[in-house]
Amino acid sequence: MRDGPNISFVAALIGNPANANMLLALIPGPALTATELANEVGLTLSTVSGHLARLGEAGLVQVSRQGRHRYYRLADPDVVALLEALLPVAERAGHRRTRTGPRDPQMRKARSCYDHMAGDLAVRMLDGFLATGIVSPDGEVTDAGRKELGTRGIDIDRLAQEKRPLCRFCLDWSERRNHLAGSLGAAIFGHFERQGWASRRAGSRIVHFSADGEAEIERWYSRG
Amino acid sequence: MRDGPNISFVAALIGNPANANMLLALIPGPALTATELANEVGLTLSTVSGHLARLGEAGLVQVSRQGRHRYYRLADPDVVALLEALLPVAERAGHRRTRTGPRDPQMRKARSCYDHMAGDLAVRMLDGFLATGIVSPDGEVTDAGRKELGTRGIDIDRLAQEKRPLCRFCLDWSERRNHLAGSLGAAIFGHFERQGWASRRAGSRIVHFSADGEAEIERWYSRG
DNA sequence: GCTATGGTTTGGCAATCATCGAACTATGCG
DNA sequence: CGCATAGTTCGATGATTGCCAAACCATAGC
Repeated sequence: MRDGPNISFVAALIGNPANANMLLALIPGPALTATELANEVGLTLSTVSGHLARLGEAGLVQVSRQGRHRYYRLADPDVVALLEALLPVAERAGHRRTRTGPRDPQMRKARSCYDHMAGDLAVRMLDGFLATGIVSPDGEVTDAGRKELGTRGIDIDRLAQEKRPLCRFCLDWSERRNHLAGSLGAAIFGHFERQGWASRRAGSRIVHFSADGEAEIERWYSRG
Repeated sequence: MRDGPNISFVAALIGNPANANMLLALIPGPALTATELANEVGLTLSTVSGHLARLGEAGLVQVSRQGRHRYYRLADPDVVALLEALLPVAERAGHRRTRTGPRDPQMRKARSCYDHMAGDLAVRMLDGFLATGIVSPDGEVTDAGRKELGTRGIDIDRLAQEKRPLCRFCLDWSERRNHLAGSLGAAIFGHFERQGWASRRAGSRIVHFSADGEAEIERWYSRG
């Protein structure tokens, strides 16, 4: 008995694999309907409906009604931060969700991973960031990196305001090495898409790069 | 079905109230024995022993054997960060663990809250930090604050290296207003204790201040 | 109005799991 | 060696809860 918020209540909700998968599916940002989430986790609509009601009551997701649809999204940045804090701990716990690496060469090269990029290209980018000192090995953005990324249109100071961690490493499924996650990873991916360098089709995690887009990106991390 | 670590496995462990309380009890740092933890959560030794085994297997806690005792501690800073990320979300979820505010005036004035300080004095300190711009309302340490705290022996750059959040707000049990948590909150509390300004007796959460200690602390946040 | 679709609620079954006491192992002390 | 303390393992039990199907409510389109 002691004071403080009841963290086990929240943790128990995420402890249900169905809930965990739904929450992870919501990290990228776009709100999803109950049926979409049911498909995502492979359960009946009635089951996920009950779960979503409890997640809403607990303040983990928010609902917005539009016609006969109900769109669910993560309630706020604290929830994103919580989910991202779970990842590295779960990573070390071992128990990965079963699945071997992707065979599709396009998937191996570049794909989305929640709201950031994964695959060979993403791993190379983090390598480059580490080599040029934009990011330090312990996961901090250096002053030089702050300046360098600023000239490219990534405002680190603004990103650091967000409550979720700025810079996180995320073990790459196919490469078995780290790529960049956190709000910085998300911002870079978003920037690439807005510039038209990267694009993805609905329903697929494959990320396509335009020819000059790929060349442009390489400049981000290939110079001293 | 998607790749990524199995977060629900870890979350389910914390979802057990007994486990959650044990983990929270370990945040302050000192390792505890299985019997101490059993007393903390009010369960039999056999029950917590089973739980601790699973927490250990999942990499949430570490054990060190010394004679016939087994000392349990949190495995690494990622776990601390995870627990601290849970707090604000659980806070908003409402469901607080039952207990009304403390009546003891000494408890209301200053007490420990995990590894940082709570109570009237702690709330006033955060108010002061916000008023003098040492900390911004959205939970960032300002450049001025970095310098100011540096002159007082708190190395923000070093603290920022830690994986757990530097600066977090934590709702005060008795005051119903925020006080300072995160690695900064912990560092400041540790500093006060090392300077001999604050002290606490074993088994009690009350924090005693020496007369000149209290005066000294006030200087931390009462000037422009 | 009728019908199709999206979503919630209810009832019940099955499986899980937290808990305990009791038996057991290991360490320390004399 | 004998005894006490710290901790683990095991089996049984009771409660929780995840899940589904079926019935029900709500919206959209005709």
